[in-house]
Amino acid sequence: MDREQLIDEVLMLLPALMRLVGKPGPVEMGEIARRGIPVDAHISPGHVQILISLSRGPRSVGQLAETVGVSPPAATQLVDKLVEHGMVERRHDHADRRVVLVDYVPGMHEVARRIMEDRRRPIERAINSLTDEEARAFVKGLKLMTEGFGPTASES
Amino acid sequence: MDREQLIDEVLMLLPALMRLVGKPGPVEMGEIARRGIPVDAHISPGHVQILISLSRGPRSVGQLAETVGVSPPAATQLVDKLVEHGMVERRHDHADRRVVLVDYVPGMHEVARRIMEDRRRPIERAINSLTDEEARAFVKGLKLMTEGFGPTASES
DNA sequence: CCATTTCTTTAAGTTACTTATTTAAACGTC
DNA sequence: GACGTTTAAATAAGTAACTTAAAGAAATGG
Repeated sequence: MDREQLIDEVLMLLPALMRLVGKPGPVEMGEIARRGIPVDAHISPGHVQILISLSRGPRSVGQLAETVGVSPPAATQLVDKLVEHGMVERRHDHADRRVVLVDYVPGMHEVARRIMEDRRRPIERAINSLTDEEARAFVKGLKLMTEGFGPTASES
Repeated sequence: MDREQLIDEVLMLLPALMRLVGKPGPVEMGEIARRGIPVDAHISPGHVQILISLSRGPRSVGQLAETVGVSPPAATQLVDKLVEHGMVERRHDHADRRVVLVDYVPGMHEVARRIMEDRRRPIERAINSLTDEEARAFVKGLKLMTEGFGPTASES
């Protein structure tokens, strides 16, 4: 059965994808250096998620945690690193001082955009190698699979 | 452009998939316990890769490292854990005593098969929700993307 | 015999999370 | 207003899954 083979292929492919997806490429490292961010800065997929969320406006740490799908301390850590790299800053919400709002440091939008572009490139290439139908099926399958690994997917 | 949206969707989806893909479901934990493997055993996607490779016969640690795509010490660790859980064992190759061959502990094939089945389930469900065309496109896209994140994919 | 290479493991370190706990702020009830 | 409870973020402590460097043993070739 062809499907059996496809399933086995995905099973072997997933860990490999996971290992590769977090590594920056040389183009990206060069770009980061040119923009004055420390050369050893590591922008992980989790960081990219944060940057994307913030491109829509300031967010509290709790909101970021929820959007990204991690615990609040994990969100704190992700933000810590971006603050360290001078890309984002924290400030308190006047309306409720418990809340920490995270926003881009002025002038860093463009840097973040470049970083996001670089991280998109392999995805872009993959999708641009597919027909419209194929691309939609690819993303559909990816969504279905992600949902399938999620907590609501278990059956008794 | 529809493709832009698809690309952005994948960019946000990947970290979420990565976080979810390593977590065992409750069915799997129950099965593991029933088979006499410690209840806290965590069988990661990397372990699954090892189990799949070994289902084709004994392998040296170096071969496993290569097949799975990790460093030799990482393969050592993966094997360590499976040995700990009583699923595989090490023995030296008579022809070259430097080489450590890894093989299933007698009677553990079936346990491993069950574990692999459980790990396959979300993938199976996703693929079975797609038409034949869609399923092929999904795996094609996944492969292309994985290659795109790999070391040979960078361009000057 | 000896220098070099190969194979695996150990050692040391990093990253990306998690849960538990702490601190400060806000809320609701009396 | 006082006080108990809840909320938000950060800190503390720990785990898993890697990496590179180095060590130890075995094999190879001159």
